Amino acid sequence: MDCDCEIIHHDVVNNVRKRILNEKILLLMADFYKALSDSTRMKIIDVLYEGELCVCDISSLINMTKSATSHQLKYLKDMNLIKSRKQGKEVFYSLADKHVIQVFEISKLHILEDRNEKNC
Amino acid sequence: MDCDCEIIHHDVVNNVRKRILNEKILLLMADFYKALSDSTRMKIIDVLYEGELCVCDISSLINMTKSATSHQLKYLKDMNLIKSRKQGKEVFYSLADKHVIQVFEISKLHILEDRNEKNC
DNA sequence: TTGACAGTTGAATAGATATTCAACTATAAT
DNA sequence: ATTATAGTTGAATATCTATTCAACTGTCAA
Repeated sequence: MDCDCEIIHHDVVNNVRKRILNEKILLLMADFYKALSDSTRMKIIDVLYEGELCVCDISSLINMTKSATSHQLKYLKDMNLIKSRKQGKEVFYSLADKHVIQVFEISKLHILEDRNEKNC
Repeated sequence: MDCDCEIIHHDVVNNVRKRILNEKILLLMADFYKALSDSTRMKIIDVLYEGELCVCDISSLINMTKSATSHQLKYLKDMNLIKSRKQGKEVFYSLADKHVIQVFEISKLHILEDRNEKNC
């Protein structure tokens, strides 16, 4: 697990080391992305983009079983990316905050520009 | 893999279905996040934040072996998140485009605001 | 041309994770 | 009360993936 080589450019490395982010923060950031790194969860974010939906509607839209959908909804909720509201037998899910939307938009741009550059 | 329940709110679902993103795009977006969803790769993005670095310097900064670092650098390069430049024996890596920086900043805000709300 | 160093690579392994399945709770309707 | 429906949950499994290891390439210097 330890580094197996020597630092080559000491001055550059020392400068970088000064402003490196806290390891715990970087871990939480990676976890934030992990929540978005699965296509099922990405589809869920997409269908919730303009408003709340119940579990059955989400399942139908993304074409997954209720169980699989519910597992991923729990994951997204635990990660604070979506929130829920219970009404009778149904549970409505919606996006939690503006960061989710912002990040979604940027990654969409990233993908689309990439495809344009490659003409595909 | 198929949905095991009925659509409950047909009008809402039909509206959502009209503007759902292409499945292929959503998959590519998820892959973009997957590239950022690992703490080692997140550390690499972090150390490259202000400029290019060679593999040994990166390895030292993130405290991983050259081999493990190189594998992850290849992953990030294949995903178009970083680019490389060879000079003599050394290979210098740097961030590929503004989207990486933008997304990095937003997720950092997301994590920091979250921590503030919970006082931790 | 030999040795040393920077970096890459493929296979193997150990650990993580998405989906399935079956059983479960909670609410509403008859 | 009973039944049906919406949703949740835990365990199991099959797949994926990060790191290690050893062998490799390419470049420079002596």
